[in-house]
Amino acid sequence: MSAGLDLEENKRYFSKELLQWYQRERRDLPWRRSRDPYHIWVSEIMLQQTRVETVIPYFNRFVDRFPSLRELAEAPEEEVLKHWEGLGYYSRVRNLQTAVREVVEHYGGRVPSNKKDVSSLKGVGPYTAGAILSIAYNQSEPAVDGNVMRVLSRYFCLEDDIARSSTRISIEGLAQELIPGGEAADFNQALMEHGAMVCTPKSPSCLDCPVREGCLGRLHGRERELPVKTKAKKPRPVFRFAALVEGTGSNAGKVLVRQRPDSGLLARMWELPHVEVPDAMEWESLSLGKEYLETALAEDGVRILATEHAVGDAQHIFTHLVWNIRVLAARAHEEQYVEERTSYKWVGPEDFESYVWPNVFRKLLTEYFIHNKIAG
DNA sequence: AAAACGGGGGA
DNA sequence: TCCCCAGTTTT
Repeated sequence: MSAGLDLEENKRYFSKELLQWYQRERRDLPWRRSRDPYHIWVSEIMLQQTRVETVIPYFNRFVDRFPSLRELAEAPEEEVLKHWEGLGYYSRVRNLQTAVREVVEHYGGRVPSNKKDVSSLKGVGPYTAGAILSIAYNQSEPAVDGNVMRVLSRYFCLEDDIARSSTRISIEGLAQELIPGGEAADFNQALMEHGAMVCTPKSPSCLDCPVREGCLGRLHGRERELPVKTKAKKPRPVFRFAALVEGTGSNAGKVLVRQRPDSGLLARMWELPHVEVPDAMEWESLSLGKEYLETALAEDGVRILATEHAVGDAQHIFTHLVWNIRVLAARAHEEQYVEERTSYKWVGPEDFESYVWPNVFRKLLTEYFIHNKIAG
């Protein structure tokens, strides 16, 4: 076999060229200016399923307010959540705070530097464990995310379905082999940087690729078909009526809101009271919506009078479902007080910002308080 | 193995 | 529109 086509030699070519490319082209990102394992950790959690450009301002605000692991551990959960508002996947930050408290408690406030301990932390899975160990401690551990699976699938022309966990495990083995001695931190970031900047999901920039000469996917003309990935199912639509209940008397200028349950979707965040209806058909009937809303709130001990006047529609898209929300104007019965123990509260423009809202309700209420109207 | 879990931006 | 993003946890 000619030396130029030897697989092991191709691996060494890939690692060497990619590392050199990274050392020339690396972006100047906030978390790359820090050597603090806690900062690396925060960035990795934020970057899960979230683009770099989105994360940058959140990261800066977060480490500005919680500069060290201990300050995050001691902060009120509400304030931590507030700094995550709008980023999504809110369990990430609850788990992060749980985990830093664990680090203070069991590891003297230092982020563990071995696989077993770091992996045991809440919210730290195989990717994040590898990222912390390699980037913060320069250990030869793979950090395989979507970028890495795409890059290596193309370069080595691997046809395994990257949606399968067995594929991630085998790619971790390959990724580990590729790490040049003593260069885990830069090499792992090089792999991800390459996936983000050059070997992008659609229309990869092969002409600018530092390793194009050894890319087996490209040599086979398969670079646009790889990686193989089974399609996700479409999100399921659900239909809901929400009540915009305006307060009277001492509650004038305020709106009735409620806090979501401690677990599950959007846990402990605030929302307009709303109720799900069986299907799209029911959603067309405003009188049915009025009945549903009044009944549902009455079961929570909150008496309101809804109208058949829709003040706007909103949509909230999750990975697995879509909320279609029709907002009906409503008012409280006379003497409707909200008891302390319930999850309901009156909120005005003054204290709006001290609550944490899913995006859809943040937009709805901002419209209401600032422009005094809601548009679909 | 599959579903739950946000939100936004690029093509 | 569709894809997918520096994924993890729960079922």
